[in-house]
Formats: sequence, structure tokens, C-alpha cells
Amino acid sequence: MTEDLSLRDVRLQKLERMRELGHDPFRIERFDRTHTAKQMLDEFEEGKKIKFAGRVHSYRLMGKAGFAHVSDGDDKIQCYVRMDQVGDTAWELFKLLDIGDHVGVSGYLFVTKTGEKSIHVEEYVPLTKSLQPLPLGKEKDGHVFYGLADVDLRYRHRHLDLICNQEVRRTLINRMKITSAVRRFLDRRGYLEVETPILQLVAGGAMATPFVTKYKAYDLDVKLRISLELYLKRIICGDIPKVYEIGRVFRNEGVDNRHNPEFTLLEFYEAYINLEEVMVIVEEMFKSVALEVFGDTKVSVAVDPNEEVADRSKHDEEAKGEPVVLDFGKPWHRLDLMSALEERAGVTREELSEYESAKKAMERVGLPTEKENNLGGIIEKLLEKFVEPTLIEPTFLVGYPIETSPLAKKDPNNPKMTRRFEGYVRGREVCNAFSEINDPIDQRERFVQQMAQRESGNDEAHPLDEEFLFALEGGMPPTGGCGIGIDRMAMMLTGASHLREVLLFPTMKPTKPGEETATEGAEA
RNA sequence: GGGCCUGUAGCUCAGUGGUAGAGCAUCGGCCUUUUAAGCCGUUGGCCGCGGGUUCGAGCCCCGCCGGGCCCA
Repeated sequence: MTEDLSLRDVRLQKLERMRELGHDPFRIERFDRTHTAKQMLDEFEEGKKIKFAGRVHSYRLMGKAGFAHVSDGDDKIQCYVRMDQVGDTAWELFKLLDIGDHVGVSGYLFVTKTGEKSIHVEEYVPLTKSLQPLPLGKEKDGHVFYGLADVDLRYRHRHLDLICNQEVRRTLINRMKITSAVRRFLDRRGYLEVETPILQLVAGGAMATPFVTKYKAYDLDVKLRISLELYLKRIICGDIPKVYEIGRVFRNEGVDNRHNPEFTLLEFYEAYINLEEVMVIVEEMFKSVALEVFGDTKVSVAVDPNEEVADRSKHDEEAKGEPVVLDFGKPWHRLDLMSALEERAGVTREELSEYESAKKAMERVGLPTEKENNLGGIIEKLLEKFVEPTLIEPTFLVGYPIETSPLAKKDPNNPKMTRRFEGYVRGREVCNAFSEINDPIDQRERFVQQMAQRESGNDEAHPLDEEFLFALEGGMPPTGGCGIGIDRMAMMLTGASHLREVLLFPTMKPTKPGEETATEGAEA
């Protein structure tokens, strides 16, 4: 932005002046710190000698002395600098300070007249000159001038968001800790973390539209993976009985408050366990992660009344718009999908046993039916509309229709249904698990049915993967598997209401065609 | 794709048809314990872009481009 140039130019001039004074901040490589800001404040000891470094958040110059608040990211502490203490050169350098610069100080702790724990600076060293103004929030007469409120700018320039907004910083740090706690949970249980190809000839394991790119060397179209499933099961076929992967998957679809085109998926597979055991693992994982990251299994979240649709008002009238406490220390609710539909969508089990009657029922409850060409699709729509929004507390919904579950074992009691569950929290899907098909004949039939759907125009139908079938034919043990959206999980555990709040760099529309990020003030 | 809201100084925002504003930030002064300090002065705008209505548009109308929320 051209408007920035003058501000930036001023700072460049200050940098030049610093160099004239014999101090080029960019030549410094290291600075020894003895304490963090938090340590100094918590374990305050008058007169204690310390060394500290951080970013300047505020700056008040008063003739021959001055104050600055310096933050190490987690906390900040006030520094008091006097000309007669630090010497003429350092004082000149201090006068060239801007908010946003990094500085190092040594000195001793003291309490100011007004009672603030501070550092009395004896040596002052500029460590970095910030050339861009920092939109730090400011408070004046009770009015808060929030530094960085523009949502778009916050996501595009996340580093500014991390510097200026403590809440954002906490949420994102917690999200990273959640990922790492998930790893520890699975590692502790003897799972092996693996890595599988991101570029795939057949993007399977889910029903979604992939991104397409090219292998130059083979002159081949390849797709970015939409799930981790098929490769992980091939590893199970290779007799590694407990595996997981945490990685990015890519779906070429819409962007909204619960979808990002690329997101972090965890999938774990374990041989010889059934669906019920997978549920317990999910419960224990959420509990363990919540305890490890937050020291508590309870999360208080505001349930947005706008999220409520249809029947939610009937079920949780009293909870509408009120904060809800989710307890991941308790077992999740278990709910049969068909029963839930009968109860909450106003349709009967019998109606949902055939395509034609299901379509009529769907019309009756007021949903458009033009695009529905199979029973499973109708069931999923009803579920989405009438059941999902009511699942606020952690709930497993069990038993999904066969048409939309091409990788899950058939339910021995009902050939139209599968051994599959999804976990929901705050009306959002957080996990999806199957008793995995290990019958290669059944699996091939399912793929063939999916190909038929693809023929009839469903681009998201599951593709047929011969290599995967070949692996199944080698013999896969009975296996339970589960996929968990780590970003969604982080939303649930941090109480965030938008997926973007738990992604460091959410996908954004470029500001100009062909431009990925704005590089303001840069001279190319 | 539809509805509602939104785009004004570096940041946060006011400004409902009549000379573009405030706070903070910037810059220049004064100030050796301040509380995002204070005082004096200063700088800074294609009011998102393009058309239209009008004597006159930041404001009204149309289109486009961003962004947000909701719905599909």
C-alpha cells in the first residue's frame, strides 16, 4: 500500500540512523535471556538481575527517561530506561524505538511508584527494527480501539493476529497442542504413525471432489488425496495391525464455517476390534486430549441460536442461545440413526425402507427431492436437516445406509445398513468410523455400485481402486477404523465457532487474480 | 445460487444531499517513575471500482469487485 510508504520510510531512516550510531540490529544473532516475562512477574524478586528480550508493545518517552512494555509472546513486562543509566549511545538508540521492534535488555527488577512490576534497564540492545506499523489495540478513556478487528486482514496476515490478539494466539496454540496430544495418545497405545502418498491416481476413501494436478515425468493426471483410508488399510493388509496418520487432505468444494478445502485428518485403524471398541477409543482420546491440553474435560461453548433449525427448539428449548457445557469426561450418547430419524424428522422406519416411500416422506417434511436418486441419499439429507443440529452433547450416531457407506461392513441384521457410526458435537460431525469391509467380493460389488452412481451423474461417488482390492484379496483381518477431523476436534475442545479460528492459514480468496498474498510495502 | 449487512486516514470508527471528521498511530517540540502518560504543534483520504440522478453525491439509484452472517 502506497499509504504505508511514508511510515515505512520513516522507519528505514531510523534504521539508517541506528547504523550510523554503530548498531545494526540485523547483524545481531543471539541474545541470552534469563527469564520469561511470566517468570519475572510470577516469581518477582526486587533487585533481581535479569536479561530479557521481546517485542515492544507500547512506548512512552519522557525527556531523559522512558517506558516500554516488552512482550515475549506469552506475557509482557514494563521496562524503564534512563539516559544516565544506559549511556548516550544506547539512549539515542532507545529514542529511535518503534512499537513492534524487538529489543533485549539487562537490568534488575523493581516496582514503580504506581506499583507495577518492571525492569530497571541497565543495558539496552535493539535486536530487530520493525519496518511495518503494528496494529496493536489501544485503550483510552474506557474506549477500546481494537487493533486488528478486520476478519479478512486477520486471516491474511496471521502473524499480526498472533501478535495483537491474545485470544487468537491461545486458541491456535491450543490447537497445535491438541494435535500433539492426539499423537501421544495413539503412540502410547502402540499405534504406528505412517505417511502415505498425497498425490494419488485414484483418490478414494471418501466421497468428495478431488483437486487434479499432473505428473510431468509420466504425463499423467493425478489427484490430491481426499482421505487417508485406502493406503492405511493396505498397511493393515501388510500385517501392521495398529496404524494412524495425521495429514492434510484436500477436497475441491465450498468454503464455510465448517469446511476448508484443505484440512487435517486423523485416521487410525486397528485390527481385530469392533465398532463398539472404536467408540471407546474415540471417547478416551477426547478425554485424554482435553485433560492434557486444558486440564479439564469440560468445555463451555456458546451455542449460537442461529445454528438451531427445525426440531432443535423442541428438544433443547432451554438451551437456546445459552452457553452449554460439554463434558468429554463422560461417555458419549449412543443413538441409533433410524430411531433418531423417527423421533426427530417425523418419518417412520417403514417409509425409509424403500426409495419411493422415503422420497414421499421427504416431500412431506418439506425438503426438496429433485436431486435424490437413492435411498441412502435421502436418509443422509433427513439426518443432516433434522438430527445433526440436535446433537449438541457428544453423541455417536450408529447405523448408516449402504449407498453412502461403500467401505463399511454390512449390518448382519439389515443388509441395507452398515456397521458405521459418526460422532457429533455441537451439531457438527467430528468423526466417522466403520467396521471395515474385509470381504474383497463385497468390496468390489460396492465399488461397482458406486461406479453406477458415477455413471448417473454423481461426481462424488467412490472410485474403484484395483490396487486396494488386490490388497484385500490378500486377506485383511477384521478391522475397526476411524477418521477424525482434527480441525473440528480443535473447534469442539477450544469452543471456537469458526473452523478458520483453529487454522493458522485458512484458505482465502486471492486479493487480486493470480496473487496469493498481498505484499504491502514490499519493493518486490 | 438467494437474503441481510458491510467497504471512509496506518488501526478502530463517526459522518442520511451542501467545505471529508475523531481517537490512537506518525512526524516536530517540552518532560528522569509513566499506566497503552500528559501538554503544544504537525502530517496523513481516487470515501472499494465504474456508471447514473442532481446545481451539488461519502450519503440516493444501477452494475462490478472484496468481506461478514444466514439460507440453499
